[in-house]
Amino acid sequence: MPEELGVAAGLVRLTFLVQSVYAEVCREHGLTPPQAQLLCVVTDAPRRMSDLVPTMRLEKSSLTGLVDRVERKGWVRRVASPEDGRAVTVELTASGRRLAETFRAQATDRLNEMVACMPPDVCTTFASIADRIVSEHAVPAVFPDAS
Amino acid sequence: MPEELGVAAGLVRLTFLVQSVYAEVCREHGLTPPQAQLLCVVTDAPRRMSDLVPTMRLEKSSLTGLVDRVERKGWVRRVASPEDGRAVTVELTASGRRLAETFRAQATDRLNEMVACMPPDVCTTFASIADRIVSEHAVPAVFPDAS
DNA sequence: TATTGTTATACTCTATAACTATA
DNA sequence: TATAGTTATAGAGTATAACAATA
Repeated sequence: MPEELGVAAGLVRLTFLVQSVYAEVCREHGLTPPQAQLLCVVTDAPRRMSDLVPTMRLEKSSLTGLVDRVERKGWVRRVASPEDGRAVTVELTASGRRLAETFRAQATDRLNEMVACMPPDVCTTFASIADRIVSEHAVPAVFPDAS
Repeated sequence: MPEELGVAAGLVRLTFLVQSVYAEVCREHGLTPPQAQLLCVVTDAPRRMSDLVPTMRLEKSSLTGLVDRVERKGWVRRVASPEDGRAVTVELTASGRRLAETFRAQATDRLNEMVACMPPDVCTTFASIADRIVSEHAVPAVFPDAS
């Protein structure tokens, strides 16, 4: 009988909470979570489909559909690779970049509010441990830092 | 230029990692994440549909479909409430209980391994902070502790 | 009338398998 | 042959709106 949640239960519940906040911000911007993630991943630089597959951990056909829907919304565009005739690169459009930026800013605000119930030093400790876990497991940059 | 991830980015990436591990364990048991969550929520006691709606943060029609699929697999059963002729209670079957227990145990192991790269005292600190955030936000028990 | 739950419908997300085009 | 990407198909998950039954 744990006086306090174990690590596993704490992680699952924390994940549930973060997902809820993330999904809510997505909805406010007319995005679904996978769509938002795609925009975030492509924010820094255009990426090949074959590169996005391992990053987003999707099958290539799933990615095709996701990019289709996001492209139809006008937020990304497919560009043929000049080096490899088979390859396709996905890049943000201007409106996609604006959306990605406001989404990122608002999601960051909400998540910061979420942990604001704790003193700043506890937040810092928490962030550094989370960072350590993430680094240890080569988690892709599915959410960009403010630049 | 952050020397280290901000809290928000760390949380999103940590969530991505936990989801990956959780989803993988689900697959190994023939479950989807929402199905596993339903089993976990119903583990402690039978629950009404109307009670599961806020707990799982789904619309009632979404819950109807989820319970349909899990019931078809033979893991839960619907029971009419004796007190209220409109109400339906969802409870685990025997095989559902076995599945929920092995799922919970394995997911716990995997998540513990995930953080085992850190010294035990750091894990403990991390767990207690996660617990604090979760408590502050009334996150439902979507994952049970070992009993 | 209000609440509980289901049905109808539409769309997103995902995977597997088969296919096309290029390397 | 191998790789990059799409298409076809099927099923899960979700929401909105309309509905039936009970309170």
